[in-house]
Parts: sequence; structure tokens; C-alpha cells
Amino acid sequence: MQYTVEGSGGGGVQTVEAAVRKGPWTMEEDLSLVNYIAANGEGAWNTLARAAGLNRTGKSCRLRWLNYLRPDVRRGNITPEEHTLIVELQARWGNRWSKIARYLPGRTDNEIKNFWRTKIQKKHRKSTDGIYATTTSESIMPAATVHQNTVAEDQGSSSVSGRTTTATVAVTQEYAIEAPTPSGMSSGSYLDQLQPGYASSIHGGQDGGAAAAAAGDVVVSDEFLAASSDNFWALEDLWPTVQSLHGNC
DNA sequence: AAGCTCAGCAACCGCGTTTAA
DNA sequence: GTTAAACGCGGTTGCTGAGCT
Repeated sequence: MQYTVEGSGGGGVQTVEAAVRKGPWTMEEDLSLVNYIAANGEGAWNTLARAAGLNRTGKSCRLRWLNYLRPDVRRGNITPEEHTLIVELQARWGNRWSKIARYLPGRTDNEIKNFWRTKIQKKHRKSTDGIYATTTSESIMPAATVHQNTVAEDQGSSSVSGRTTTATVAVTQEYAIEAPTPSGMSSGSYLDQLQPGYASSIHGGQDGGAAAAAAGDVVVSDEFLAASSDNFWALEDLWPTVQSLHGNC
């Protein structure tokens, strides 16, 4: 029996001997992935997927790892400080979620993107009902209100593909006014102090995690595991197993 | 209590970029 | 220099649970 599956990257279709799984991940799959990465490290996702015995695409494995399984992923509500930061960085860079995520260690681009769409953008949409009929951030505001510094900030970044939605800038500038700001600090000065890995200053001193996130390392602390207890199956269900197997972390 | 609506989020898809052969 | 594969990113979809009628 043969199935057609999506080829990664450049597209195309190939025939393989078994169907590639899609949809929600099972705990067994998670464990296999975490276990494999703990032993061999991440990267080469297609190879990894096969080697780990996962019937998933490399793409899917990478996404699962980055957005959910990585031990330094923070879960739980977005704090007011993070809210402020997201609003300001979105105003500065547009929908460059991965870039924004680098300034919020532990938060993923997907999480920030979802937060933006469900909380901030929707709020704005409500306030502009009857003015703009469209629903996407790209088309809400007239392009004439775009701030020049958005372009300037993007120069020198690795991939300015033209997808950046400059039209969203004006929306978020408006929201920056509403967003909560850490006490005793104007939003401008607050932003100016930030750099990737800064989060230890606003996340209760999880220096190790923030530094590790900035460095790309994986650190699992008891505190982190405790904070992760709101997962479908908690990460602490997975990591102790992995740690006992590999004696690391 | 049942049905409906909506919000939140995990995961998929398509496309651009990078890398290796 | 070319091409294909792999990677990374942003947009979108669809499922699930909570709240409402």
C-alpha cells in the first residue's frame, strides 16, 4: 500500500510506504521525541523523526518541540509586562513573531501570535467596528500611518521577505497606550532596556532559564517543571523519565 | 439539560531562505 | 552555478472547552 505525503520545504509529493501521522500528538510520541532529543540533540528534523521512530514529518516534530516540549517553554498567562512588550515590539517590527519571541524567553512565536490575535487584535477590532469591515491586521489600518522606524529596525535582519505587515503598526501604536506598563517605567524606556534574554528581570529571577534560552541551551529546573503543571499531560510526566534514562538536565 | 456561540490554542500549510550535494 | 532538500516563519484552520441562552 502506498500513500502520498507532503514533501517538506519546496513542496512536491512523494510516495512512501506508510502514512504520516497528523493531528494531536500522543504522550507516547511526545516521550519518544523528548527522549530522542535528550540523547542526541535537536536538528536534522527529518532524520530525527525517522530515527526516533516517529511517524511524523520533521516539520511536525520541530514544531512540537519548539512550541510545546522544549523544557524552557513557559506556560501560563501572559503577564502585564509581557503584554506591554508584545504590543511594543509588534508596533516596532510588525508580525515578526519569531523575532518578538526572542525577547520573551520561554514564550514561543506561536503563543505570542495567538495571544496577539485573540486578545489584542480582537480588542482593537471591537473598538473599530463600523469603521473597518475587514478582519485581518494587515488591512485594518491605512498604510499612510506606518511608522518609518519599523523599516529601519528591520534592516539587517536575516530575512526581510516583504511579508512584514507594515499596516499593523498603527494599530499597535494605539494599543501601546492601553497596554499596562511596569510601574515606574515609561513604555519607551522599558523597551529600550531590553535585549534577548532579558527576561530574568521580569520573570522572577529565572536567570538560568533565561540565559539558557538566549544561549539555546536546555535547562530543566524543578521550578520550571512545577510551573508546567497545566499541560495536557504535564511535562514533568515526561522529563523525569528522560532524565532517569540519560542522567542529564 | 441541551444546544449554541465564542475564545483559546495546537497543529497544519504554504512559501521564502538557507544549505549541501 | 544549479538544484533539491531542509529549515524557519507567518498565516490559517480546526478542535475543544467554557460560558451563555
